[in-house]
Amino acid sequence: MTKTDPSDSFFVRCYAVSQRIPYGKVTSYGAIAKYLGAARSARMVGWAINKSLGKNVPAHRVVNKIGLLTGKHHFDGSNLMKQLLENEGHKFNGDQLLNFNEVFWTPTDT
DNA sequence: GAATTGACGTTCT
DNA sequence: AAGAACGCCAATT
Repeated sequence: MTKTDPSDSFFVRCYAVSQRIPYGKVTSYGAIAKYLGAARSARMVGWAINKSLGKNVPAHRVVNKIGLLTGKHHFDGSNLMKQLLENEGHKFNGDQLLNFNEVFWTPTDT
């Protein structure tokens, strides 16, 4: 640590929200950011979740507002993120998540 | 220590 | 309606 312990930072809450995403559901960076109080910047959400990689956070359930797997290349290999989501019953068109509106979930939903 | 980048989204032009 | 610029906080170089 020695530098800005995330134990009280903004992106720690992103972990919590990501872990709250139910199976077969996905959420957007903006939704999380907005849930935190004021859309501080969806960029930070992605950044925080990026740190969540390697933790117990299902980062593959977090996509951009259009359901596009913009962060798939952050995962190991390349299609890992898509594979994980497909494993949950999601459909894809390349990197575009289909039925996005149906599987969309917000922190306030539960 | 300062400048740049980063898994986006909103707003202005 | 489409495109460009801005904003936000933290981390990396």
